[in-house]
Amino acid sequence: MARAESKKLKDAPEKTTRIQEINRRLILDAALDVFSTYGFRGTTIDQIAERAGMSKPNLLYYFPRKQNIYVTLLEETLTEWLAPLAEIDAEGDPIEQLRKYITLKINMSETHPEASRLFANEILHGAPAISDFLTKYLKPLVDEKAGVIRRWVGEGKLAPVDPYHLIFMIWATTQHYADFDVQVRAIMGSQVGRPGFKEQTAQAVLSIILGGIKPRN
Amino acid sequence: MARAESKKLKDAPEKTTRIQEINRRLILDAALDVFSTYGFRGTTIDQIAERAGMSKPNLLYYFPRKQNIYVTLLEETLTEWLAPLAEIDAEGDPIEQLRKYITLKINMSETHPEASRLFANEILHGAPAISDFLTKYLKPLVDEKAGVIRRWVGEGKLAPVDPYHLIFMIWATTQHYADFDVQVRAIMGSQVGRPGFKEQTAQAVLSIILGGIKPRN
DNA sequence: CAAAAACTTGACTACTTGGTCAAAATGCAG
DNA sequence: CTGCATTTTGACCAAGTAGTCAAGTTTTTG
Repeated sequence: MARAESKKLKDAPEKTTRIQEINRRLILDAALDVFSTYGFRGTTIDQIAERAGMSKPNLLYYFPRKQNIYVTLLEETLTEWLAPLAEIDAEGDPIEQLRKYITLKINMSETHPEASRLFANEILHGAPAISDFLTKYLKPLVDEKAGVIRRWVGEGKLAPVDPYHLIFMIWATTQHYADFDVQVRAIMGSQVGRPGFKEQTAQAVLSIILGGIKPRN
Repeated sequence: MARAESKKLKDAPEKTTRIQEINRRLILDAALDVFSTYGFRGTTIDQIAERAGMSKPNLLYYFPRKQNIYVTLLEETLTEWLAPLAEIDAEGDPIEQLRKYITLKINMSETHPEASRLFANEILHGAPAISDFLTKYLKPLVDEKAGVIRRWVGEGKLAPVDPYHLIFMIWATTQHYADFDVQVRAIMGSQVGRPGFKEQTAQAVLSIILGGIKPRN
């Protein structure tokens, strides 16, 4: 019976071999690069295959459809991308919690700009592949954190501000540096690469947003 | 010789007929819709032709290449899109000037979301068609206005803030509502369509940003 | 109104690209 | 080492799409 397990069992965890693990990873990594640069339609399977260092039919052996790669990629990174939001602690100090959140987001924009661009592109085109995710997973999470922020405002710990718009503003500003990178570079030139640029950015974003929501007495 | 003018003269203003004017407009309007939704690669000439109500060869009679439509469209809207920035008046009241600018941008995001998405998509994919524009036209303009803001800060009329990051933040937040519309809708639901939503948005954005840059005494 | 110019289109071509397939190569358990 | 399962790939196909073209239709002009 031990052998039978290696055959497909209805709900079995689909045993994955060593080679499968390696190649799926290679493909997904390559696909992230390419999809985030050219979008879904703008990307060809050949491009991904070449970057992953394998033939197209080989790639299709692991992901039978182009869509599969794309969706797997989105799912894989979405939760991770949202993790910082989930970490906002209702019991913590409001300004401190938001400072932490914004800082984390700026770091992510800097370290994983491809992930940011992948989402941005997907949303920009109407989120055909993840609209379910948006309503079933993202919305409840945002609703919850909006509730937390609203409570903080009610307790006078923050200036009166619409929590949803505050969250959108944080997303917009932090992801801007990843999504609109070429524009930022075109305008700020060589500064962008320089060490300390990220810190300077974080400083500017934090001072404006936090300054804008600190309670006035 | 009067007739000779109708023939192509090197630098002549390329006489355009009534029909040309109408059809070019039809094509560009249709193309804006389609390109802003599906991106350059995701758009087919047939789609544009159908939406413009003409045959594909007919469309190609006016714009011999798909690229031509796209580039014309970008150029046509880019300057218009930037106009509000140019209007910032160094002699005016800083807070008032920025309030006006932000309000104009939010209005544009609401009235021309397709234009916003067209640019967003182009920038997201590395701005292959307009990188020249960015450095030759956008950068100087931003540099100038950044200078104005820096002066205001120096005069103590604004809290110390990096002018470039402030401008990016305004762009990011205002355009977010056009570019990430589906996400905003997924989260805020029916509120988005409601009358007054735009005003509420403007109010939230203005209060945070302006609150964040008002001078502290 | 007649000829010229401008406009329109059905049919077609060349090329790209997602996906198939059968056969070969490789890995692995006994 | 042997035989079975997994992995790999060259060759191929069908669909989709940018762009052409020659032949027609409409508009403009003298």
